[in-house]
Amino acid sequence: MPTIRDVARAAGVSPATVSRALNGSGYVSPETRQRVLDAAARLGFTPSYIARSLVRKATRTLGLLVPDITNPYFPAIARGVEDAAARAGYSVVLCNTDGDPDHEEDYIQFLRERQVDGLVLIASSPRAGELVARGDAPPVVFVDRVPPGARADVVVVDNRRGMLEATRHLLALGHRRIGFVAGRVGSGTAEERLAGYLAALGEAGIAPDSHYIAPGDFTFQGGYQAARGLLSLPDRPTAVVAANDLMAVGVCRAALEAGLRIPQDLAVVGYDDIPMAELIHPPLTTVAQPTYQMGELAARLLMERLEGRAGPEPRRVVLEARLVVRESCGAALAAGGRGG
Amino acid sequence: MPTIRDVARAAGVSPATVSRALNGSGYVSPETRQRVLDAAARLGFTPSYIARSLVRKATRTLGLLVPDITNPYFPAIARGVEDAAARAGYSVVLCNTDGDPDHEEDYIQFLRERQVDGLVLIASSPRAGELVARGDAPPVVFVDRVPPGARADVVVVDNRRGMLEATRHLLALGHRRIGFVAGRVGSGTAEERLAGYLAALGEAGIAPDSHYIAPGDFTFQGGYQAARGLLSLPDRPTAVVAANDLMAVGVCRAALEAGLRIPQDLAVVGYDDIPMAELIHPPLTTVAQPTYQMGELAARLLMERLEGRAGPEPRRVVLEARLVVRESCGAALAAGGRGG
DNA sequence: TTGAAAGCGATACCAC
DNA sequence: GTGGTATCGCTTTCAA
Repeated sequence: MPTIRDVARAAGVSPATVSRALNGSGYVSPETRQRVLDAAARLGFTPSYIARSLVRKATRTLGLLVPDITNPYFPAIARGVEDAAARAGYSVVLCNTDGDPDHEEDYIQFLRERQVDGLVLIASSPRAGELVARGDAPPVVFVDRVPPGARADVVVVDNRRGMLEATRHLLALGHRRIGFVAGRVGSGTAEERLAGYLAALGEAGIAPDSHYIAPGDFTFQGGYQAARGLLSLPDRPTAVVAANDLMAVGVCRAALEAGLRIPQDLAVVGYDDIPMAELIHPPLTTVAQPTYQMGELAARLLMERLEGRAGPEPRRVVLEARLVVRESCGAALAAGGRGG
Repeated sequence: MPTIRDVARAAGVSPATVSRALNGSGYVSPETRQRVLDAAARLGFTPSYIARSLVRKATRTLGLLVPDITNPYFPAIARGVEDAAARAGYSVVLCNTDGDPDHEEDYIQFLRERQVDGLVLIASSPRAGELVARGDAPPVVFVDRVPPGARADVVVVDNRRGMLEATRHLLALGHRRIGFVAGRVGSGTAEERLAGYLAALGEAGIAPDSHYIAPGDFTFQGGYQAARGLLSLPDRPTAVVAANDLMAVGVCRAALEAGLRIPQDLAVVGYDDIPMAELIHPPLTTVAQPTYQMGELAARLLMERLEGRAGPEPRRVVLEARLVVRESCGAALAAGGRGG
């Protein structure tokens, strides 16, 4: 590996001049610059980022903490982060926390040692909020989930609003008995989505019926089990909305096994718009999260802050979810609809 | 940020001693060590990885190049890499190449500058082989795909064998007219899978019929289109195997639209066992790639090599794919089966 | 416009 | 056992 001194020697100048020529900083005559460039090319010189980072005190590296890259919801966020970072010459270190607060903390410490400039954090632990409060922590932007009391930039989406739209859609189609498969208790996201469902019902003057609200856990199995309960109710719902797509797919399975056709006998709507949503049969009506955009935006906010292009106050950007109507809800219910 | 000198001062020793105490290298009296540890804790000292990397000439960082983390096939590989790396105290930098040889090269250069110790490469370009041949390139292990002539460690799976098993399964069920939806031409993986299909047919004494082999491109749409062709053949196949799951799902869709039931009217098998394979209806019989294991193994091979624990000759590990029988092929065909 | 030299923060060799 | 110090490769004043 040739160093800057080798180039300097080969070009007959000093290391300082090589540095300037290569970085375009400071004055250097066109002829000298050319000689340096030639020498560098000839030697196959690659500047050492390590050495540079040491003096500049910046690594141009971002840490990305996701619960599990294997969960279909996260790759698009990661991709958004990586694309934005790459465009700006940053690299991103991927970490899977498994939603475990201890892993999360260990990784944050690990990344701190490695001098990453900042963190994009899809937080699982409430503790994550404290971590960023510590003076020596790198700047953080929270994506998707915000731990309570975190004074940092955040990028979230309006879950309540998204679920409101989804439920309204069902209401507009004439459904009155609408089941809800909830997310994991204690999850802010789950609560917001439930709130959206409840709000839509309220608008329509429908009193929520606790029998129609089944506990879930964001998994396929959870959705399947919940739906079996819902579908065996005496007054079974004519539609069900699940707090995420994986559970909605479980609902579809349960319906199928119960001999129900979708959407004719049961309308289903999911949430997230994971890739498989449009590939299953029938294609699932769902609420799309702007996941790629979330990641991209988060990285941009973070880099802005790192480069001093952001004010001191934390920024909060709330993205809108978008209802994607496909075929799992069919057309409007016939007046006087089915089932009693 | 306190430095090692601050700790030294606080503990009343020299920086050298602090380094030894903290790293457990060299002799340090128990009392001194304790004083150093206390001082370090008190100051909240975190050693600078940057500075350490500069002198040690190793960053304990791996580069991971995948075509697109958003493609459901890759997250498990990435997770395997990350887990193995994390266990050994390495971090991993994620890069999406989009299967573009130029991006790939740019990233390799980018990572070289950043002094990553080694690369896990899911290569898209044949050129990738040359890159590792260059003397100044970091050690590489190729995963899943191996560019021609690459002298480096590789972790692959036996695609031919996997597809052989899959096709045999159909044959054992009594199918004789078996359609094949191929992968993108020029893809080694696609060719190996086709070879497996052909080999199975050969074993059964069935002459391959080119009408039954439809070109595909590894996408849902591609599978859908290919199946439409296959299903409108005068002597339509009673089973079709697709070179990957996404296409198999497309095949299912086309079958459904043609009024065919799966598996009663058409047996379908896919390849890859992506997460959605078991969630669709009917659950897809497919060939599982040991993706997580591939990533994990790749990272381990790489780290072994980086740490001088590997011999000079390139290693090639070939993992076995595993047929996962679910419900999309049903039971054996009745003797004298359908269609003619 | 260019060069000398002082770091950046840790490690490791060599004395003592 | 412990301390001084050169060194890793680059950037960046400060002088010339």
